[in-house]
Amino acid sequence: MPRTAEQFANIRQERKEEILQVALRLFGEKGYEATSIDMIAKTANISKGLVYNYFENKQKLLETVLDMFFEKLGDTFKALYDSAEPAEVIIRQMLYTLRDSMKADIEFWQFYTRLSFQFTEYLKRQYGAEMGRWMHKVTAMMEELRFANPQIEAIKLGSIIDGICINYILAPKFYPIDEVIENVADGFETQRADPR
Amino acid sequence: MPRTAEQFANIRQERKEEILQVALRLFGEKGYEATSIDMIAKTANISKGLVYNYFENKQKLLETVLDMFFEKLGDTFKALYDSAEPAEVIIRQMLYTLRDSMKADIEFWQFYTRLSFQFTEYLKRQYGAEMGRWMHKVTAMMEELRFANPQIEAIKLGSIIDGICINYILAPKFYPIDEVIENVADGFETQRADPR
Amino acid sequence: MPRTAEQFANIRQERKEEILQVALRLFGEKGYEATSIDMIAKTANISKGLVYNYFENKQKLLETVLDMFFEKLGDTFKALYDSAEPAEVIIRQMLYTLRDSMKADIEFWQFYTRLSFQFTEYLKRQYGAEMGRWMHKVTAMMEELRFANPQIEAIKLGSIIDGICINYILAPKFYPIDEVIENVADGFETQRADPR
Amino acid sequence: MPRTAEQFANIRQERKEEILQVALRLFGEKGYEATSIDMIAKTANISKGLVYNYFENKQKLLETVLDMFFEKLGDTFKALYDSAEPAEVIIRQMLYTLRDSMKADIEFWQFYTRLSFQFTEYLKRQYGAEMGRWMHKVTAMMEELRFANPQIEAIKLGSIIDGICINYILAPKFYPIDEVIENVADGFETQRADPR
DNA sequence: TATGAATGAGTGTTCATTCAT
DNA sequence: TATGAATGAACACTCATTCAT
Repeated sequence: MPRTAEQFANIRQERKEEILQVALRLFGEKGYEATSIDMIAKTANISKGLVYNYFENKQKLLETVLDMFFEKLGDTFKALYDSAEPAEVIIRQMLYTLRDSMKADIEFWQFYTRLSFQFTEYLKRQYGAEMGRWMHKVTAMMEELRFANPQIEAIKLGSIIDGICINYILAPKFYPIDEVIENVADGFETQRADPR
Repeated sequence: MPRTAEQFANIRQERKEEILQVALRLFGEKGYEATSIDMIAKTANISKGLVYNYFENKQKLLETVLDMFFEKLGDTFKALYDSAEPAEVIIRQMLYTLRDSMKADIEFWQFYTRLSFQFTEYLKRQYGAEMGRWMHKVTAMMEELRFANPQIEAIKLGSIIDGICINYILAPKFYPIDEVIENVADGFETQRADPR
Repeated sequence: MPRTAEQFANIRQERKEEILQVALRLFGEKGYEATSIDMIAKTANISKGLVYNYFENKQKLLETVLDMFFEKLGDTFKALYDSAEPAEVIIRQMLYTLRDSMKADIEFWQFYTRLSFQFTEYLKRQYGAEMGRWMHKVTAMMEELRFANPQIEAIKLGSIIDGICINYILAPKFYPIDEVIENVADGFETQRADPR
Repeated sequence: MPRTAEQFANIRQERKEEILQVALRLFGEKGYEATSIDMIAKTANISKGLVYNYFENKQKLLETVLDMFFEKLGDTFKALYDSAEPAEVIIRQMLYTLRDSMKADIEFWQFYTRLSFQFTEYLKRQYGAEMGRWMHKVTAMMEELRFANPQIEAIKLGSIIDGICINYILAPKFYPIDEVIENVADGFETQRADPR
């Protein structure tokens, strides 16, 4: 008697996640081209061929990991979008959430930081809209904070976040992420307290 | 009439620089593994074998390009190190110099931004000291500006710069680098004018 | 209520024939190596594993399809072997039968024409005798028609038939099979009417 | 000092021909997909990689062999095109030339007969015009011989030739090619001597 | 100094076949 | 009887590197 459809689905689900985990880590550590399918398979203790039972090809595997990242990211930040709090509070929460996410899922962020550079096209196509929404939201908050040039301010915040990401990812043990995040967040409190 | 030893040395030097130029561009455009030695050779109008006459192997060639980058970077910033100007002026000059360098040598920066992730080890080993000196200088300036936590402030500035770099490199036509740089520089003027 | 042994046997037989049908078509369309077992299984709406329940391996499956072809071919031509008609009539009937078979079962013939080259060894071993019998019968008819060299004449007829087959299979819509067959058959009438 | 351009060209020419010879034989013996590049390389006593120094990919290698075949074929039959002899003489010469070519270059013909089936598209695209010219010429000759239906007669001759090819290629030692060719050629003499 | 033919290990990918269920 | 997850050997193809000239 063969396994039931459900049993098969479970096996598929588990194996798929195992492979994705390994791929996430190796892509993040070594980069896309320097990570071979064989390496992924060996690390996951399965045969090279099996990877292709679950993923069409290497690129699709990469994209699936990227999707996984963005889904997780979306979940993490979702609450902030509808928040009724004042801008400086939301920004602070945003920064804290980011920091916590980076601390908890450093592999995820290492993967993203390394790979986002190389797969700009896919990301723009797939998540450009989402990124646009984020930028829009932040710009609105900068307006609320009465910055002279809210859009530039939003872009600057985005750049700071990227910079922090990179540096934290490169040396998580040495980068004083808590203090830096606190410092950045404080900057916006000041802004509200003492607007120019 | 045989060439003199000096002539030979000149030829060597020129050839070497040609190869380095081409390698810089291709590594920056396509990444390290996607750039083949043959591609570099063909673009430089020389034979594959000759590349190995000048560089031990592909990795060494890459490292030499990295060295070239850092040497140029060092030259660019050297004057600022001995400047007697007040901190906020030096910082502004630093940011302007960086911006001008990025605009003028976008290939250089694209190369560095793409590759720095992959060759962290080499960079730390080779240029860790120099980066440390930079950080030290910036921290001193932050002290001069009476920031409560000058070191964190220095680290934050470094992160902002990295973030701006990445984003500018990714979309040089769309990133408002002038405004962002100006905005960042202005932040330090304010600090001096209105210390807390 | 468990099925009876007979019911099982029926199921087996039906499944087997389904697989053979699909294999015939796909082998004929794409060739032997370009047709995967998985493809056959999917087209037959069964699992990959089940194919191996019915056929030892891919090669054996192919051979079984070849057997199917020759069995059908034998059935088609059987009547002609015992015919009491004059040679030119039998030859004409033979050619018509062939033409009708090709028109009706073009898949069969496409399969055979594509694959016969690759499995010459099996065919010689398995059906060499039968082919010999056919050649013997045709030679006898050529004798009856008083050809100077009946054996050569038989071989020539065989070659013509093969050539017609190939060309018809390659472009069934464009090859004027009716006229060519008629023309070939007429040749033997002439022979009888006007012997040299 | 490197080799001169001429020396390099010679090496390339020789190696290329060696590879083509081996490919011709193996493709003819085993078919296209059943012949691996590694097999070709090993048989030619070179490395797998070198094959790709000379041929873009497997398909291009195959096409080059096909081109080689048609070039040779064209050369062989060229003289017949402008012949002023009567049709039956030209047909006889054509058949003799074909027979001699098959005897002399059996590997070539084995290759062509096996592969022409699989690469119809390329052949039609590349040599369709040439084949059209041949058919046109033969039809004209059949007209000269006052056949009732010259076109059908031309198609029939083409089919006979194909059939002879196949059968000779399958068993060159046993197929009485001389007698069959003679017999076919004689058919057209009769036609002229005793037109209906 | 300079060339490019040559190698061989490695890459992504496919697929016949096995086997636990 | 029936399933499809799993394997492993093969495949086409690439490329850093070597080396005779």
